[in-house]
Amino acid sequence: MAARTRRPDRRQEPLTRERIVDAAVELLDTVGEDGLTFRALAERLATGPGAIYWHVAGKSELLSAATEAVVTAAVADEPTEPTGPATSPRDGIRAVALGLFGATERHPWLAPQLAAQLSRSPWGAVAPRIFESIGRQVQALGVPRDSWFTASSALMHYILGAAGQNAANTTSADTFGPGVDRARFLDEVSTAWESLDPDEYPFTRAAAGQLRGHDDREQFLAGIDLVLAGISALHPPAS
Amino acid sequence: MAARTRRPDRRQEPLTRERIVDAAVELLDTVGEDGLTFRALAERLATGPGAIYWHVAGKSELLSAATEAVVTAAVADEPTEPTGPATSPRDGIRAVALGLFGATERHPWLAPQLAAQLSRSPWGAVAPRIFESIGRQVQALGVPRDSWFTASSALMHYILGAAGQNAANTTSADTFGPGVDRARFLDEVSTAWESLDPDEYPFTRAAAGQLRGHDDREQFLAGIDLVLAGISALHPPAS
DNA sequence: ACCTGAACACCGTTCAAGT
DNA sequence: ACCTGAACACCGTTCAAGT
Repeated sequence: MAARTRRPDRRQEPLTRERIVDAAVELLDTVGEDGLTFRALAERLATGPGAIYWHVAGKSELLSAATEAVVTAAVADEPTEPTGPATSPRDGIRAVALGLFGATERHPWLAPQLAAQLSRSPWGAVAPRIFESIGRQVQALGVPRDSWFTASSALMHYILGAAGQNAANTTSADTFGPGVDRARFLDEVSTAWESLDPDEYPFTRAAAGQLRGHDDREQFLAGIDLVLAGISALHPPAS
Repeated sequence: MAARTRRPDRRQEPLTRERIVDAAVELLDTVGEDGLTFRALAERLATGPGAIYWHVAGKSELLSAATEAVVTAAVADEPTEPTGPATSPRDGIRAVALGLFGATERHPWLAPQLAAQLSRSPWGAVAPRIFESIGRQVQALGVPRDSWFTASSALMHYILGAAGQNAANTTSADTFGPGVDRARFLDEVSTAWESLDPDEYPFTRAAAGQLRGHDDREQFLAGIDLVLAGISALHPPAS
């Protein structure tokens, strides 16, 4: 066949932990978690499966590293020093939240991996990264010091939970076929909810209509505002 | 060896999807996700690996079924019709929340599985189960109809996020050795946070002290109260 | 020090054969 | 209709051998 179809030989520069992790993220994005294989990864890096083990301990470490890399990039996207005059702490929190939300959208494998890692080691390397970027905004908001932990945790947990459910939205829509868009998809879910058992699901049936035409991002931000309102109600800035 | 050590032959009653799922949950609880194997499962059920495929389509369906079974049990534990006079909607929400929180504590594999399933099909079978039990309490709280979806979603997402991080707390503590209890473990994490890079983690370092001696369940409920306060602030009952 | 690639143990899944 | 268990394809990981 044409030599053109062949992947260019990327093996100029030497194998590196960073290059391995980058390739792993690419593979996760394109072929999913099941597609991330040491053999596939090795092929992509123009090397053998065994070579990878010189740089990473094993698959679970590789997944951890990929997760941390993506999270770090997501929270680092937010400007630490806001330059524009319009950047209030509230907007800062929204920016951090949307940064993570967007990352889970771009990387459908992220949310489950994050959950797996947080439950394996709840205070490992990735939690402080998220906690820190949220916490700075909480601090800027004027929340009293005693409530920093509670307020930041609540925000972080809401964000992780919401991002988790909205993660693979595009993928889910795709299962309905390429031509079917998000609105159509939500419409179908809404209809499905409306035909649930009236005895078992009275509330869900009644709320199903609000799913129709709702915007994920808007809904996500509405939840952020809810938590923020709770924070100012229960932990108002000390004057 | 002694015949006593052998597992009693459980193969009186026929193989059933329910028995398979129950055995899967047991296996997940005792040996973890990696330990759940069709061969191990078959042995426990005194049958061959192939037999299981007559009742479940494959491993991912098995995991989904196990997750749904545990979630259903967790939210069903809450009395739908409160009998005691002290049971306010707020207490009802706390009860539902603690039910899920407890389930993730008893089943360390639950939170990652839940995340995986929700991100694969965000509005699948398991989401309405949780949504319904939370939503009923939201409704009882007097939240106006237009805000049902927003309020219930926010609560659900907070609960899922928080439960996810607190899931394997006991397990994590165990990695420090059987004699080391939770307080000691949190103390170590707190110390670790305090020695993070001052430039990268100023907030986390400052908040680390609040981790010491904090109670997971208390912290979890404090977050619930935060969201509830936000709900009453932004979506007060229509009088 | 870093890479190669064959080999090992194990797993999900299938399927012809049984009852 | 339901179960059996050998067989297949594939995967994570190891390791003697190379450079």
